[in-house]
Amino acid sequence: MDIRHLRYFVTVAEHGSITRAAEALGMEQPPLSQQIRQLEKNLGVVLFERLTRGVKLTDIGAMLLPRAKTILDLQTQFLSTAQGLARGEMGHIRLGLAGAVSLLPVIPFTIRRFREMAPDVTIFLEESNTPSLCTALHEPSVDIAIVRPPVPDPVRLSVFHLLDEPTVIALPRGHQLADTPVISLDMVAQDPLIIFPRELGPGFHDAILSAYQVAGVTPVMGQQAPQIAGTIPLVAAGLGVSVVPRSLSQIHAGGVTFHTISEPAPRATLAVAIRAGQNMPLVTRFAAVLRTACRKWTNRQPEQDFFDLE
Amino acid sequence: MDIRHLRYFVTVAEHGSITRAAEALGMEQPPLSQQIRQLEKNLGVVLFERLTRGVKLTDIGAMLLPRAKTILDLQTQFLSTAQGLARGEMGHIRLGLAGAVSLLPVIPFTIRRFREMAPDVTIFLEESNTPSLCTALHEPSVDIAIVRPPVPDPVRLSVFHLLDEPTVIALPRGHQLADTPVISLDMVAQDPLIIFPRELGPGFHDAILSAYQVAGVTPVMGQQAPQIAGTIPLVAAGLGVSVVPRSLSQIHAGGVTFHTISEPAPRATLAVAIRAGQNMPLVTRFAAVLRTACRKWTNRQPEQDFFDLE
DNA sequence: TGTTATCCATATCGGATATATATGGGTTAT
DNA sequence: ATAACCCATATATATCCGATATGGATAACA
Repeated sequence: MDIRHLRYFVTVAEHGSITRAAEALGMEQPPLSQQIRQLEKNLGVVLFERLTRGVKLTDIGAMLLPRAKTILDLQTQFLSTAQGLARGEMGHIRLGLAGAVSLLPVIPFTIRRFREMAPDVTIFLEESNTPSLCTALHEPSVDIAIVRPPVPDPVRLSVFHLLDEPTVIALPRGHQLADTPVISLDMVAQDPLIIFPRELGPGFHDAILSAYQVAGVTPVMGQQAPQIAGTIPLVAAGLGVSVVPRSLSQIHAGGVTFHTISEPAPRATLAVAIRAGQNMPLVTRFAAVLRTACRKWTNRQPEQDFFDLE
Repeated sequence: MDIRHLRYFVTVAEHGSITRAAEALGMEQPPLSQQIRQLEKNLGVVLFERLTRGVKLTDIGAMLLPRAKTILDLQTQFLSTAQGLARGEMGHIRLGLAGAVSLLPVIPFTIRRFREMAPDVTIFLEESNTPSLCTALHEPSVDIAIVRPPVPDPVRLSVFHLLDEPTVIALPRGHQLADTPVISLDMVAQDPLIIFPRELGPGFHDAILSAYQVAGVTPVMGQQAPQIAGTIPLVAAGLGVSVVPRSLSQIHAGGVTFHTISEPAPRATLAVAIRAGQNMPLVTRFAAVLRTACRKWTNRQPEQDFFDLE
């Protein structure tokens, strides 16, 4: 028995006639008669009572009919699910976010847009740091990750640039430069620099330190923060200053002020990483949406209005 | 796509190898490769990633696998259900019982026995009268009915005799014959006869009246009872006497006494009726069980001990 | 590093089976 | 009584599944 027989069974039952069911199925009557008869033989039950005018379900046939319909429905669902998966319209995505990425409005905005475009897609979020996310991609415990380049082992991953976010200097309340809107790195070289461990984001970490270097100063290394966004509370506590992506200026903690950095200024680069050879349409589609969204915002508002969406 | 493809898909996924799946399926490797490839083409998705050592499910394949298993399980259930129905082991029976039939112990006993023999069978009970049950058989709202013959329109029904139950005379408390164990109909001919409407059971109704006729007397017709068992309360109320199946002597209502009837005595005949041409194994099987059970008890205890079961 | 083994893919052939055409039998409707 | 309708049977054709033979690529092994 296969699904075709079930389709014949249901169609004949619904039409009450083999002849009319046959034309509904786009076939002739004799083969349909044969197939029904063969199905009955295989099942060992009589499904239809043959009348002179059409056929009628037997009691057994009536009991089996709903089950056959269920199987047919499931098969239809199976096919549509497969096509939905093929078009990237359903399924689930495990999205990894590097430190403080979720504070950059374009990211949650894109996630929301994608959810509207593909309502049947479930998105699981996971916040971590860049190296962990890369291993998570390999495990694989995430399917796509927004990371701060560079990524280790780029051969097995496909990495696409997303955007370069300006950075700002975070000063504690009462700092002597708190009222100066634009300051340079050498002006805060004597203040202890609160920074996250290099392991959590080597690229961004190095970008900050090399910017100091280009400015011709060496920062006084302050306390380490547990993560990128974790530097803000430490600055608020007066332990030093910090250089953070501008999106972190959303955090209004304890009178911390954020100041544009005059050149040379580090930039926080974001990239999207997926497994190389990833053939899951959902993932590639999400990555594409992410890239176009980021490109759009980068072009539209190069520096100011970075957070105004829509 | 048909079920065979799903079976191949699941088997290959479980073995992680087309070659080993092929031998598990009792076929060769090349056709299995082709079928998997064809399934992928039809679905429009790639289910497996071909490695140099076996194959591995793609993400899409992993999402579709449980659905495929579900369909396979349902198909298995479908087949086993059909075979169960063919053997009369599952499904449901709608059993109609004529008036006061349920008081005859052999009936509930048989139902209980049948439930033990076929635990998966659900039995729906419906109490009504013989003519209604016959129309219910045609609707069909019941599948099998225990009726009091004769049945109208016997051509479209198959009716099998079950048993002839003796009848007894029910006398109210304080009746002058209350202490006489055996009485004849002519002894109560002057007492108003409480009887049910003829429409509710023409056969039994006629049997009672013809017994009076054979005895050479004409009963004084008393009040009509709403149903066969409903005569007892009226007798208890002193409105007259009644002739009822002996099984009704189980009803101990208001000092009513039951007395064996000396010949000529009417007998309450029971029969089982099913739709003619009924090919539902459950129903025919239940009817067969019913007939053998009734025959057994009739032979074993022709008159006395009629209610002692087992 | 060369050799073997393993596994998947392709090509071709044989056989089974589904479908179409033609036809018969039986009942209902006109 | 004739025509129409519907299911069943018979035969032929076409499709498709599966088996055998073979090639290609990579991994295991000597």
